[in-house]
Amino acid sequence: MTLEHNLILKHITDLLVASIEKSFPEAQVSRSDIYGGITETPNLKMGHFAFACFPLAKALKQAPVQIANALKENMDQSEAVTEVLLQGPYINFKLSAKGFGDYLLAEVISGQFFEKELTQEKPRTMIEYSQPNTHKEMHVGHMRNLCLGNALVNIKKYCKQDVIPVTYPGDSGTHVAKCLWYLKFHNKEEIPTQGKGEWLGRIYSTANLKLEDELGTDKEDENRAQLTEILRQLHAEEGEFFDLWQETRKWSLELMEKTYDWAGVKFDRWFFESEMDQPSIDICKKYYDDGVFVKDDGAIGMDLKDDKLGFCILIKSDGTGLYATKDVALAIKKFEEFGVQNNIYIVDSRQAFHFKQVFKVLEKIGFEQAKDCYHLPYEMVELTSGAMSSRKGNIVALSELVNNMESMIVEKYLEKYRGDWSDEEIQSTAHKIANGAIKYGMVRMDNNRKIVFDMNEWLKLDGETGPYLQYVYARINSLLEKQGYNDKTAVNYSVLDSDAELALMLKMSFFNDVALKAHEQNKTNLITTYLYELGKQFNSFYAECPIGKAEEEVKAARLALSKSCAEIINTGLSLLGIQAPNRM
RNA sequence: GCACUCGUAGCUCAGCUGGAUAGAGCAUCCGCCUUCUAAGCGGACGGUCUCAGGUUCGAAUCCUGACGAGUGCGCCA
Repeated sequence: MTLEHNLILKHITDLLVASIEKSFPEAQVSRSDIYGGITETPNLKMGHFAFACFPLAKALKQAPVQIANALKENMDQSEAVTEVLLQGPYINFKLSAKGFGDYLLAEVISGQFFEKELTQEKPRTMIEYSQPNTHKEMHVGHMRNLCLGNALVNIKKYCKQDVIPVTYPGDSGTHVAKCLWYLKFHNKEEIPTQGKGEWLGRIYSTANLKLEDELGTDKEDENRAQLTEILRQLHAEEGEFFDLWQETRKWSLELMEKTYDWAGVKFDRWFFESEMDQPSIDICKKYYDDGVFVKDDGAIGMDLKDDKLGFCILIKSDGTGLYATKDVALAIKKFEEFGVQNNIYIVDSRQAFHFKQVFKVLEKIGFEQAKDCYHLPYEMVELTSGAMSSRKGNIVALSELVNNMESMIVEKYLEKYRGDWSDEEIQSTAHKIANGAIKYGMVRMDNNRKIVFDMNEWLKLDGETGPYLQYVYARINSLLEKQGYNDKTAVNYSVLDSDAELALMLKMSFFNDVALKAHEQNKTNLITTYLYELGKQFNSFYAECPIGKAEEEVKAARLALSKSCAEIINTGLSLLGIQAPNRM
């Protein structure tokens, strides 16, 4: 059942329902349809909130326009509603400033607005995101996954969902072997004391290029033999390469920790590919012995051709497992270890087929929760020159983007505060702004739209960006301070009745509805679009409505309105994992 | 070949569980700092929503087909 958390919509629903009961006593109309049917009008001149009568036409057996007329006719008076306007089949409500004040601003100021129960459903949900490989360098492509996952976790938690964020680093496999191979047999560089993870990532790239270069030469056989031996040792968990793996793996994990720190991301559990290797093979062997899996062309797997998913190989001819093998085992482990009811994977859209296979295999082996596994796909980040590949080395490292952006921000915007602000504040502010620009940029687009990364474009910080919103927040802070905002001052909200003020409150009133929708649809861009519109609305208000010069009563109300707006922007940005600096 | 995704203004994108005149940003042009941060505000310019059918009182939105772009389809992860 829909929870009527929005007091304004609830009030309008009350009015509509009462009128329906009066106008059509015999009608059966569900209250939640009314509540859910109230929207923003396309244009302020038409009113603030709109209710379209089309859906009622069938139940009431009348034309929408007639229904609208009848409902308006029998509508009760309300202090919160100044006007009920008819526009054909639409009933539009104009809210009074007092209505907005009582039903919205009071709650925002008290903080209650952000503590609401938005939905009844609260399944324990595991969200797996960020599956970086060790021994490779993280690049801007990984940031989309990280920002998207983090934002969705925050949004769901805001909606009071029981979320368990987990990461699944790839710390085993051939890419590791290649890296160790180069390190042992060909590396001439000294291992740095700082930035070992980054350095290792570059070694991996070099290794790959060398191996590819030597394909078809007399070195090929020797290389392959060496790689096989490395993989054997890693599998057997013994020998010098196993030791080298343990040491180098740490370097990469330290880098990951650093990256997650930078992003402000925390995971409740780190699942490692290496911990799934052997158990996953054991599980699959058991299903083979039981006759559930079959052997085909030397490999063991499951025939999914009836489901148009081909044949899913789970144990290779050489007895080792694959990506799918580990994912089958990991899915079971997730439900067992955490008792989750939902299992979401945030992985790029190229893996869609893989997950269809894995979920189908789980279903066919009788794992009931297979139906609760869900792959959330997103499109890749590419460079203007094409797809990024750490294998080929054509990447934009995260550190490169961050450094460029932070120094640009200091140079262009913050240098003027040097001396006035501490160096630490300048640095931390630059960090927050760069962080905000990157995160906002990564989550503002629809998940299945490709992002083409262009450094110059990302360094422009105007228009619809994170910093635009951070700026709004900083400006409000400065305003509140200079004009002496005090949350204990009694406020008469009814003076906030100019178009700019009403429009701003109207926009603000939808925050929780947008957050809930973003959670239900897993769409972070609903939040960015909303916040940007809110920010613009505030800037219009800021330009049109003077505060310092206004008379006391108006000033107090406008300050309260500004404060409320800042709270919503700050909370909204926090859902995206973005911190708003107090000044900038 | 089959499957999935995308195709909206010069460029980058919202809008897509059908509904009120298709919205932003960037770029271009014109205004606004002796008044609360100009990373800002206001305005102008700019669109046969790829095309063709269909469903409907009503389609950018749903269905079918075509065209164009991307991705994936048994021993990589």
